[in-house]
Amino acid sequence: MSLSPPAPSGAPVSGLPSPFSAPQAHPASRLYIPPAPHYEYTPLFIKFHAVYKPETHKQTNFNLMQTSLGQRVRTRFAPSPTGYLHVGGLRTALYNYLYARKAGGDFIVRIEDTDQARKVEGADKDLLKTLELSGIVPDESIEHGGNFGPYVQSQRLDIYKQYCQQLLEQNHAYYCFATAEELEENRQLQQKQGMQPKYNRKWLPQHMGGDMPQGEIQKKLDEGAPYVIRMKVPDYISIMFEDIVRGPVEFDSATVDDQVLMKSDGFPTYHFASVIDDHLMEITHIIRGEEWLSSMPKHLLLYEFFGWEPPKFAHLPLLLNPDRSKLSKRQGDVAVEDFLNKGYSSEAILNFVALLGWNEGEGTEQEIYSLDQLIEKFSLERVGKAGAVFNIDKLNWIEKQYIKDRPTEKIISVIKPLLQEELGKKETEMDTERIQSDEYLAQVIELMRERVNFESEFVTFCDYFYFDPEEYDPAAVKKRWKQDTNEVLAEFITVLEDTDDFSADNLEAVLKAFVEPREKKPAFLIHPLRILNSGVGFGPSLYHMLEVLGKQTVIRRLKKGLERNVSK
RNA sequence: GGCCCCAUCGUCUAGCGGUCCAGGACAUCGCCCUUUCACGGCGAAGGUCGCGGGUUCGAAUCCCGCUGGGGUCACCA
Repeated sequence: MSLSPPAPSGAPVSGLPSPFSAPQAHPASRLYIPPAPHYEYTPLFIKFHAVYKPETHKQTNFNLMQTSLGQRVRTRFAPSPTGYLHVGGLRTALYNYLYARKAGGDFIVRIEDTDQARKVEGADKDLLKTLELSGIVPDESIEHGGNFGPYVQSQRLDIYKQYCQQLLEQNHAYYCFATAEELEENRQLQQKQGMQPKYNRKWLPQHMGGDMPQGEIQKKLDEGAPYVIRMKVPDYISIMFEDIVRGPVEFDSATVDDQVLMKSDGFPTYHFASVIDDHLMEITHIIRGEEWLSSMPKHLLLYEFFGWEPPKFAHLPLLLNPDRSKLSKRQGDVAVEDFLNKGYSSEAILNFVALLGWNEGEGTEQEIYSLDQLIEKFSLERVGKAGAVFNIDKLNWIEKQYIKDRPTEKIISVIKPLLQEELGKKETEMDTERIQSDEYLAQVIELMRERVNFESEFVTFCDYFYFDPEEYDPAAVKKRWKQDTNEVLAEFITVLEDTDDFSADNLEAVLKAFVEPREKKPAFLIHPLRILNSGVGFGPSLYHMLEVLGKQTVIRRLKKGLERNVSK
């Protein structure tokens, strides 16, 4: 199988030193021949713009937030409707949102549905819904309207066609009739040779420096053969730009493939559509994941072709799995919906995700931020460069912090429906009206606030406030039951029956007064009382728990427990 | 493999040439509070600042190289 090395290249066909037009040594395929060592390298050909100079970097945010035209700041989140909202996507959306809000600008959500095959019906609306549930509300979107619509790319096809035509006319783009098989074959051949897979420019027309005669192209066009349109990436120029989080980044155009702009189904590719839309929608700052960094040269080139001023770019570090690979579904939940369904609150999720890659810096010890505080304090210069592992423990802790401070009424409104659902599942011997009252729930909440991980646990984890226990934790029973426990307990029940004041203070006094002459410690009764009333060996202050449950319930549960003879 | 990005306790991070033999948070462990659990308080353990060279009177901080990790190389986004 050997492919001869490239023949010593003769003089360039045209004035352009294009290696692509070098004579081919082997007929098997028209491979991309690596450039001769003496190619002409033109650094800084593209005049891209330094957004800020190192000196101004340290200055106020305000400078950074001004675009060079002093326009209104507009950011965008551009998901493709292929499924759920990813936590990484949520963070990207959040940073865009925070940045726009802080600058008093607009935050736009645009649906990038140029891949008809991967499109999932309804995913666009779901994405938006989850975003809003998380607390991020766009100013413009398919649902919110705006003056820059439509906000779905599939409804902007005419626009892309028009701009593509322009590129064709300006010789920045060309038709390509290569088949998928052909491309694949070429790719594999190149890979086998250890080369970067790249389109071989077979269909690059002669007048653009290639060697396909215009007649051939016209013939195919007349036949109605399927085609794509590719951009012609200039040879050997240096493309550089200043990334807000990463600083200067430079690419050599020789490593950039002739990107497909329009697919054979008439849809644009992401690269083409997003550049046009970002420009038309007057997006001033593109804040997106680092996975887009390597397509910067393509995008920048397009701005250059059109003569548009590019927006500022900020490429965010990736969110990582515990093994430090890009956060993926395989290693746990990644859908925002899943977290919401598990009971995490939107505030906690947002708070957590905001801190993954951003911090206020310099001596701050704050970990809990409201959305408003984030808006006030956020800045892109304080976004880190390194990827961050998604650490669920920290999220759990943040969630708890929020539960501690959440107003009782707010919690009640959430748990009431949950409670009703539980009550529908099984019978309770308690007064259903009472246990559903706000007053009762408020008491439960105060007792359990610091012991619960999620709001939903005010019902599930605290079920003994609504149902008599059916089982008693054997380990707890074993630990707390002594020889004469049942006996003493039986006696104490009769005391309780004569007690009308079931306030925590009084119960404590009663129990102490009962226990003292019998030469027992309070704990002798406290633990069994807890177990018979809750089924478990842990929980809130016993006296307060009994107070909330009420005399009737407590006595019923104690008698039941004695009958069941739990220690046996 | 080519190109690009990144690199401070297990994890998230502070640190932008001296005040750092590196500070905080989560997780872990211990003590205190306490009838239990949780909360809270106090404390411990945990980093040769990936490695090697420079620059400098002085480097986690600047430069170069290496190593490691990640991303990307589609008519997917």
